[in-house]
Amino acid sequence: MPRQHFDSLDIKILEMLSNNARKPFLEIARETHISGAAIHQRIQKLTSAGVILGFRTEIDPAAVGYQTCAYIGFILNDPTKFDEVVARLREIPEVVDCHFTTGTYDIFARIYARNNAHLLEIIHKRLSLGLGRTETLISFKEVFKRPVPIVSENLE
Amino acid sequence: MPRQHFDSLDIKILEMLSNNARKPFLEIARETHISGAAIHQRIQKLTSAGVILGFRTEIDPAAVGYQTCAYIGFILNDPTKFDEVVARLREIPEVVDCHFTTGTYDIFARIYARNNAHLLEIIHKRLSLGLGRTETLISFKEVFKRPVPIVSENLE
DNA sequence: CCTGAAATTTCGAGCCG
DNA sequence: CGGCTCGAAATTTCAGG
Repeated sequence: MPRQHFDSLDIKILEMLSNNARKPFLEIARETHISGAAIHQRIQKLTSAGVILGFRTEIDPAAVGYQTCAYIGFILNDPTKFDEVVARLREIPEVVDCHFTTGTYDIFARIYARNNAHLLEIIHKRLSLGLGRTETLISFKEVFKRPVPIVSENLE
Repeated sequence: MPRQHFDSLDIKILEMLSNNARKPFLEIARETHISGAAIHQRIQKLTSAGVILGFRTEIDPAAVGYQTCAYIGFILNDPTKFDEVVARLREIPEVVDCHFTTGTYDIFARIYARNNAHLLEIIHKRLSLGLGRTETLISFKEVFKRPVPIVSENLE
């Protein structure tokens, strides 16, 4: 959704919820001197407006059996085949995101696999589409990860 | 954290919570024929074990003023300077993640900026470290994004 | 893993600008 | 009408077993 009319209360709610989706609404209410029900209503509105896309639980991939994380860049032969590649990527549950990009690659995706052999298997058996070629960047380590900052100046 | 001893209840909880961090514990309880308090205890244990890393609210970046998303790959002159680059990246709040990679780049990061001019400003003013060179891939569109699948077979 | 109680979330009704 | 408060029912959280 494009930008909406936010007031400073919306900003505070988004800031507080960003890092902790289960932060008690009454805590937010006390910090903003407003009723818990009003906070609840604001959050519903932000959700139905598409500003809040969802509440996700971040799970350690290694703890659930994914030792390998990789980026895959696609260089397409035929630049009209984006949708075909995306359809194939959607069918592979280990692919967690997919972007259309400019620069070295046309499509750029991220994938989790059980191990390097599993990654290779996915690339060879499920990503050899005959539509172009791929390059793989394996991640040794995710050094940090954090949400986008909520900055009220961005909205003025 | 490395892999733990999960039972099928843990798996179910992680599956259900993954897409909806605010799913009522009592709903999970009813679907698993167990008390709400027991679900609560399991979730606490999964959190303190580092399996659950946190509960995040996913916010549409465009709605809070970020029109540009980009990947930045670093090719370092001196491969021992990883930590120095990471320290600089951490100071830039618009940088949302950072990986050590093998392949074309040594370090690979993702960044959100207000617009292309803002992205260029960050790259020129804050990422010209004299430690190597960078390549930028701009994302036109995030086609999809989803959590890693929780698959019990991965844990056997 | 359960019970039970206090705090919190959720939702409908009503109030006020 | 839109945004808030109040109050009741459902849920979360925590202590104790």
